[in-house]
Amino acid sequence: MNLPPLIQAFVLHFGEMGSRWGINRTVGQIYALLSVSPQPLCADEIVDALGISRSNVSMSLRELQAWNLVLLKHKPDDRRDFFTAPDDVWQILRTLAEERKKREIDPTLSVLRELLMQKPQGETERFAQTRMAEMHGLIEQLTNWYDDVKKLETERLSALLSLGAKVTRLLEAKDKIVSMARRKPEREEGK
Amino acid sequence: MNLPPLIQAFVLHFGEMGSRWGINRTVGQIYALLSVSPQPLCADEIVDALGISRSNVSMSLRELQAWNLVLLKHKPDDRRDFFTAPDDVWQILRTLAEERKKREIDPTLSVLRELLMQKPQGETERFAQTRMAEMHGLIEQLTNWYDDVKKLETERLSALLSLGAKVTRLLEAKDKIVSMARRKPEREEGK
DNA sequence: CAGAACTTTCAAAAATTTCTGAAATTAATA
DNA sequence: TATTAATTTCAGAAATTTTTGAAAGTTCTG
Repeated sequence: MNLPPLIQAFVLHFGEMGSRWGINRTVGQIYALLSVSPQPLCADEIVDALGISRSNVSMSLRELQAWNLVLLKHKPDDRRDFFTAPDDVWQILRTLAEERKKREIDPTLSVLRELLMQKPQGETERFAQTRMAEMHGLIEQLTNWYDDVKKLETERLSALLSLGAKVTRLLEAKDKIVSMARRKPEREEGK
Repeated sequence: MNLPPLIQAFVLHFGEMGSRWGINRTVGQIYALLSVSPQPLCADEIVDALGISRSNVSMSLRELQAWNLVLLKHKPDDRRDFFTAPDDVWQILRTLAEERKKREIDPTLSVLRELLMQKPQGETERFAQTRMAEMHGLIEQLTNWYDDVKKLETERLSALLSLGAKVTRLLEAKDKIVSMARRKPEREEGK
């Protein structure tokens, strides 16, 4: 591996973390390298920088593309593929959230739905189904929240995060206003 | 494996998902089994239910304990250990979030901090550091939000989730009120 | 269409992770 | 303290994942 020390440390760390993040070492290293490179890199430059085989680079880039974590670029009069990591960190966060949801949550949500459709045979299964229903409910609430929040523009999303738990103060204020309004209602609302 | 079909399907699914969730198949299966069992189970019952070795069960329970995902129980006049999964799904969510943060985020946050302390050698490192700084900033904003929100009682947290993106309406309303107030301020506030 | 430049595929080697059985350890009981 | 019951450890076996090199594929150029 042939990199400036600071970048090498960064790349090696991403390689080590790779397995915890559900990607492998090489994929982690390549992503790290691309994300701090000012220019797009071609496969052979990655081979040189990381000291790994050409085929490994090819497969790992393929995986990064499946994750939507790298972009393909082309230079005029050069038919090699060049790769970069998108440079908007918020966009990267969105992509990561979307891909991890797809891989780690959606399959379970659909299995749970399926199992909850079945009629339980005996008390053991009946109990199991109630636990599955609780899980399913929680996951659904979380994914609904996520689907909703991901639509926000970055600026609003960031504002929301900065507010943190303080939003509950707003909620309290809202509750107060609503209950004040209720005290002398003009008419009842249905449902 | 010797389980009612519904439970078996659930257990097998958690086993398959295990690797995507950063645990292994056995750990996933044991957790699934415990989470739908009405009574706590002892190690040998798990061996019988899942058809795996006693030592594997022992190690996997150890890992689940490291994740804080199982509880130890005891019966009078029986010195075997019995295990259950906590039954509050919100508590499970909190535990999962905490443990995954510890394993997947914190190490990177601290490496980034370290690398950002160093003086960059040359333009390449200088550029790399700005990208690292962006990453670090985003992760910090997210973890600050998380630290804040995790303190909420479950009821409030749930309410917040249900509100979803609609909180932004509250934010807009707040902005409006604040700007109205600013239009004829009694006095300026510092900072 | 032959050759050059580049990329991908894939079977097998290497590395890593998971799982097991035997032995060691712990702790309660007689 | 010997016996028994339960649990843990750990070296090696088995399974899985990652990496490689060689071959095949693709696409452009002359």
